[in-house]
Amino acid sequence: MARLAPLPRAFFARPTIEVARDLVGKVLVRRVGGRERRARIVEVEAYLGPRDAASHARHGPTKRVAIMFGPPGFLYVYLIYGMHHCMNFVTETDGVAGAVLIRAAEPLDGGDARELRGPGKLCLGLGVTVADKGTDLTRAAALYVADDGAPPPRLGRSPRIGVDYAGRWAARHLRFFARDHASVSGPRGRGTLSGARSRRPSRRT
DNA sequence: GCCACGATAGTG
DNA sequence: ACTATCGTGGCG
Repeated sequence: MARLAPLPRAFFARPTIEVARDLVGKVLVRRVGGRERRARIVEVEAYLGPRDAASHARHGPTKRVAIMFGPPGFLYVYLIYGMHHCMNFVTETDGVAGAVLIRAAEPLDGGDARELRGPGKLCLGLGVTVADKGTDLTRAAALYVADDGAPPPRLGRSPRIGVDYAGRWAARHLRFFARDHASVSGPRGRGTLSGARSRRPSRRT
């Protein structure tokens, strides 16, 4: 298997939404215990700075999320609901908050396609925990991101999952995913549709 | 010091 | 629709 070069810091040092869109289709490389595991990112969400009511950055640079305000290209991991880990890539220039939540990936070395579907299962499947928080994603070490030359997938977009409390920010289409991809997360294939509308008409907004 | 509440996932 | 399970952050 040819070695893949990590994406440079400049890739992450851009507006969060741009980085989020460009991350779909990229390859996640996880090295642990001498083994290398690869997975293609198929679904992400953009979380912006303090003005984004759904973002962990909304309360400013507290101890937990200070990393979101720091330099780009580092890993932010947190524990949610006391049991699931979620991985995020820090974006924007140093001093500006932003991160992209990685929600689902397609295993490239075989294995169950559902294993990495959903942010919690993705971390579980790749063995990523809060201990990995702060990892430099631009170094070819335990965890990094690469471009394997695959053509960028057609993107769908939708509101972010699980942020209904965020007022008008809940409605913004900041979730991006590879259209028609089986590895996109969500009950009933939520998001395999072309973005904005769900099968059920209306129900809010 | 408390206490409410999640950027979830599996089951009923 | 319900809940397991715990760190974070708001508030006093």
